[in-house]
Amino acid sequence: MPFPARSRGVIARAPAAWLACADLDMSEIPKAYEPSAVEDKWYQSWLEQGWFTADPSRVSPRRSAYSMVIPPPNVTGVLTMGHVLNNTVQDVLARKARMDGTEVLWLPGTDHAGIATQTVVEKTLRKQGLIRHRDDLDREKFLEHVWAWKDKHGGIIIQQLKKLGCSCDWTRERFTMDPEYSRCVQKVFVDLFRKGLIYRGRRMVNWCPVSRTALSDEEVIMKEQRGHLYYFRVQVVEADGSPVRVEAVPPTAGAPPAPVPGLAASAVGSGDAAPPPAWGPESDTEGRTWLIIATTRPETIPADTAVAVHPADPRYARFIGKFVKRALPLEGPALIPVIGDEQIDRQFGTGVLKVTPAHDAADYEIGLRHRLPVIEVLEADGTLNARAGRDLAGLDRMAGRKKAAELLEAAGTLVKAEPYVHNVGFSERADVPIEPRLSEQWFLKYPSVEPARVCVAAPGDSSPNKLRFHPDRWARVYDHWMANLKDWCISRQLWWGHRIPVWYSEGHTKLRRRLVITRLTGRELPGSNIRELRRSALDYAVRAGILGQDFLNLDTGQTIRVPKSSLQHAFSRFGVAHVKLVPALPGLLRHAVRVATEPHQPPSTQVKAVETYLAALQLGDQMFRVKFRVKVFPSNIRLYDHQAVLLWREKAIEPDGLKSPEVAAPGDHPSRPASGSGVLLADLVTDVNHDPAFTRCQETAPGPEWTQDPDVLDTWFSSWLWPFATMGWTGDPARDAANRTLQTFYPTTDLVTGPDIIFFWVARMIMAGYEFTGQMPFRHVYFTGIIRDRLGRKMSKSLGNSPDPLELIAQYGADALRFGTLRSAPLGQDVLFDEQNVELGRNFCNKLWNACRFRQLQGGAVEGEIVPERLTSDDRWILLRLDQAIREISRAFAEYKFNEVAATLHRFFWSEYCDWYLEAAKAALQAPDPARRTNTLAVMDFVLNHTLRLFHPLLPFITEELWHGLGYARDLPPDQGGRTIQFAPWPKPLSEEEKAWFGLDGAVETRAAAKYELVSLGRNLRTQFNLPANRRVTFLFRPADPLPSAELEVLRLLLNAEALQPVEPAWQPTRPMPSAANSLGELFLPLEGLVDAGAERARLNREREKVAAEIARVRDKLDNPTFVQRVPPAVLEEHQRRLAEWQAREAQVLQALANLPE
RNA sequence: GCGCGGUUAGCUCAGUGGUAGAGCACUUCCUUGACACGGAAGGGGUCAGAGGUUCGAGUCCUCUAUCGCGCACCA
Repeated sequence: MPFPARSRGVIARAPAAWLACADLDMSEIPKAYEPSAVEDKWYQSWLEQGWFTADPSRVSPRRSAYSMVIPPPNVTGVLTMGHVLNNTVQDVLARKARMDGTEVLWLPGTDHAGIATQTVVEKTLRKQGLIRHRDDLDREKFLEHVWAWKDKHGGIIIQQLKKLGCSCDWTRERFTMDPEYSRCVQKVFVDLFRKGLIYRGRRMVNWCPVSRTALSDEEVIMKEQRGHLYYFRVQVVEADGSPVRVEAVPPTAGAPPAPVPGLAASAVGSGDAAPPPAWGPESDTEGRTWLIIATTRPETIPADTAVAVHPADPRYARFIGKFVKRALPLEGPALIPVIGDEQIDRQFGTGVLKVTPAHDAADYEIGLRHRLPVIEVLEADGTLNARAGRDLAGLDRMAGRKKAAELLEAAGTLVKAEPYVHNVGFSERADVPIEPRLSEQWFLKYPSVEPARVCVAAPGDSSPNKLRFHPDRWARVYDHWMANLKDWCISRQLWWGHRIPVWYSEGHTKLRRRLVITRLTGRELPGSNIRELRRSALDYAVRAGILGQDFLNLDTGQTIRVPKSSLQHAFSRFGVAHVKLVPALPGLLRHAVRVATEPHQPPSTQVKAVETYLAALQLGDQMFRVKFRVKVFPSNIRLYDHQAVLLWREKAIEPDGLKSPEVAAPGDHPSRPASGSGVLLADLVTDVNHDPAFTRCQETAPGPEWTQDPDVLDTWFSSWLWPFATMGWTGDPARDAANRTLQTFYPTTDLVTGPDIIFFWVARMIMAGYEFTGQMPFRHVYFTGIIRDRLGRKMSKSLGNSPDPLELIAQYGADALRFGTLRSAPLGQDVLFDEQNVELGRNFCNKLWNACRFRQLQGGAVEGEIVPERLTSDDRWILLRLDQAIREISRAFAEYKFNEVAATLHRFFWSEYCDWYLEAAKAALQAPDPARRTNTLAVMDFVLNHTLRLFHPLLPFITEELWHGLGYARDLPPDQGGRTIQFAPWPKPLSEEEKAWFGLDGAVETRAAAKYELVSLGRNLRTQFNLPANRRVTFLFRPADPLPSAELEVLRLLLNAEALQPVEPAWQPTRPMPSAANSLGELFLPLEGLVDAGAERARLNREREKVAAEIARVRDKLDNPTFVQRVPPAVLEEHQRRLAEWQAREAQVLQALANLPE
């Protein structure tokens, strides 16, 4: 009967080539595995053979594609334990996929990491004394240094990944600043700009004073900081500066009597356990009134432009409309208003808030609501400027804070300073507090939000076509973030990165003058309907001297006339709301800057030229650029013409705080003819950033007179394209359709990354995937844990708690590091790294090495086929355990539970194969019968062959070495493991047919288990009676059923017994003799000399108690009628079986007790 | 404040309603022909607490305590 053919080249016989290997001099095989030479040798060989290189042409309906893109490490970074975990998982997936017979692309590369890299290079240059700040060099010079740095340090991490064994397709390695990649980034920017999703605006952003750049919200991490809460007082005054008298402050019900400042202790740092005072307005002996304000940032007092209280706060409401004397700067006391705002928390501090619109996001919004001026006292580098006053100017903000408190104390206005713990936003990279700062930045409204939001399977949702997170609970985090998206600040004030592909014409930079308009009131524009209002507006224009008047433009010295027809058009269709620009017109005409002079389109003899002007205009709370044109006639008369392009909807003009403007649809950009109908003056309000006459967003420079935006893009703005940009995506449908890599391997199968970049990277990649390729970029996202040290701290260079993975590899081997890391990294839990895990990995590799070495040492003439008739019970048992291990490991792989894979392999190989099978097999190997020996070696080869394959994804190096060393490669087809274990098919569980062929059934398992249990019991007897392990002993064995001699020999060997002497079933010990029994039979340990019968009785009684307790437990359940009725039959049977077993054991123990003499 | 995760052996952690597990550490014995990076035996548990569902709960539900993380934040 032939051995059933196993699909895909699983061998069941020892390779014929075995003999060739057996020629090896045994002494040459080292006792301990020495990884370093093995690892380098094989990695080099793998690279030379090109086995990591993906070939789209090998993909077919029968051979599917598997792909991953590496999370690109910082190009100048070095390998951390986080990388080790992350890339080991990916390599395991890639190698498993190769063994599964798929065409694998694992696409590697590096990230330019804007801020991180630039900071490092700056620091280095400073250390070398070449610069003090990057501005000491010009952009090009600085970038030369960065590229030099990149060439020197870039790629180190790639070499390190190779050390780890990563099977990336290095022929496809990418860098985010590669020319092709940069083109993708530019193209995407231009595309989003044209879609109206990218805009520029002056907003409150997170500013890093060290890196001197804006950051996105995601790059700010809140940290608890110990600081002080400073209480200081300000005097309440009328608008003319006269004090608000004490009489104006009646005692408030419920409030304690206001402390008199002269008596109040001014105690800096007094944070004792005194109960918090109930705060309220104070009055002093001279009848003046004071408010007390609590702040953590006294250095920003000079930037305060109001003091705010809750309008319904009985303590303070009466002061709304009054003023206070700002405490700082000392030399320039100013009056700032007391305002009422519902957002004030009456409970917090004193209930009085200082409002600093320039340096606090919340205050900025209050400032918008109350139209407060903005005073900036902090510079980009975090130092205080002249507006902070002479005492603070030039100080760093932290020093300024201390100084400001001292100034207040010296002035007698500091009430107290108490220790205070609060959350402060820190720059992730520079690890310094960020500064909220108003600045002009580029923002992106996220694209394809909806498809990206719904494509991710919610926890528990198993719909087949969705993108799945592992573990799925991260979907909730993702969903929450996606539902609360805020526009992404994508510009960085750096040099290292993708420069923003926007160019400005000269006019853009010329624009400096600012106009402030006043609004017309109903008195000036009376009217009860549009028609009346329009007439009033025209009348107003006449009265105000706008119509028909000449205005001198200060920029050109030319006069510009406003013809009546122009304004008539303006008022022809629209309501009064738009007339508000009318009074600004004279100013516009005077202060506008001419930015272009062009011929009239279409060419006209009547118009010599058309001049384009720009002016800055503050309207309400926002700054706009106003563009208008002036026609120059042959007579050199210049006539105002109000043609403009409408870009923003009306509501965009409303001060909307930090919300991004609604962008007009393309259809709303009418190219209206000059002097055409339907143009209104408000249309003139435009943003030059979106006017193609002055701003061009395109991939290449429009011309020499254009200057490019100096900023670069956030690094993540390139990373979010990684899955397809690395595959050569161009955005050109025809070219992309011809791109075989892209068509074959995109979307990718798995993404492996840490949950800490779920917002930075994963979410954005999903949106970019949908926006630019129309599909999700990956099917599965596996989130690793975060590696922490033994104390649970995140690993970091500054803490010095991050071991160097390369040192670990040198010391223990790459396989050991991989195994140890995986074994301690359960799905979705953080990993507390402990070097002992790596040691465990090394020990394990050594065990594997030696188990194979043992097989090698047996050598000799080996006949390949397993003969089922000759299989021992141990052989059958280990085949069943192997089958079980294959099932468990395959399932764990499918569930991304790599720690279970490692644990199962560990258990199977160490506890089952080595501890039991291998020891038992020694009996057969020492047997005189060569056929028995041969068959056992065939089983060992079968199991080892499968085992090495199961281990390969985790331990690539040692398995390849052993695969060849044991000769398993020789007999196989080249692409099925013949040249490398990498392509050996992944083991399949045994089929029913195969199990029948080998004679494997449940009885085999229970019988073997009983045998090993009896051995344990026997060994236990040895120990109990203090027989040293090297003492040769003889056991007597009374089998329950007769055992073949081969089995007895196995038992003897496992018991480490000199002899195992069978006795008749009726035999009884004639003297006290320790014994142990189970279903297989009873072991007796005949000791020379007397055994203490009392001691043996005591031992047996302990055993009996234990057994009795077990019996009671099971019986309790079985005696419960509802249990018997309701429990599933299988469980009931299990309990009954268990009861029978324990009862049998009890009987044996009782018998043994009875055999003891009194 | 909201959300998520954790709490199981001395430590680090698995655990899928049905006999509480692993590695390390610990105790004792052993260098026996693969391995001392090893082998054998052993000790060690109120599964954070309370309540509930169930024949049965470490596992499911509710609450509490506690630790960690994320989001949002008050000056």
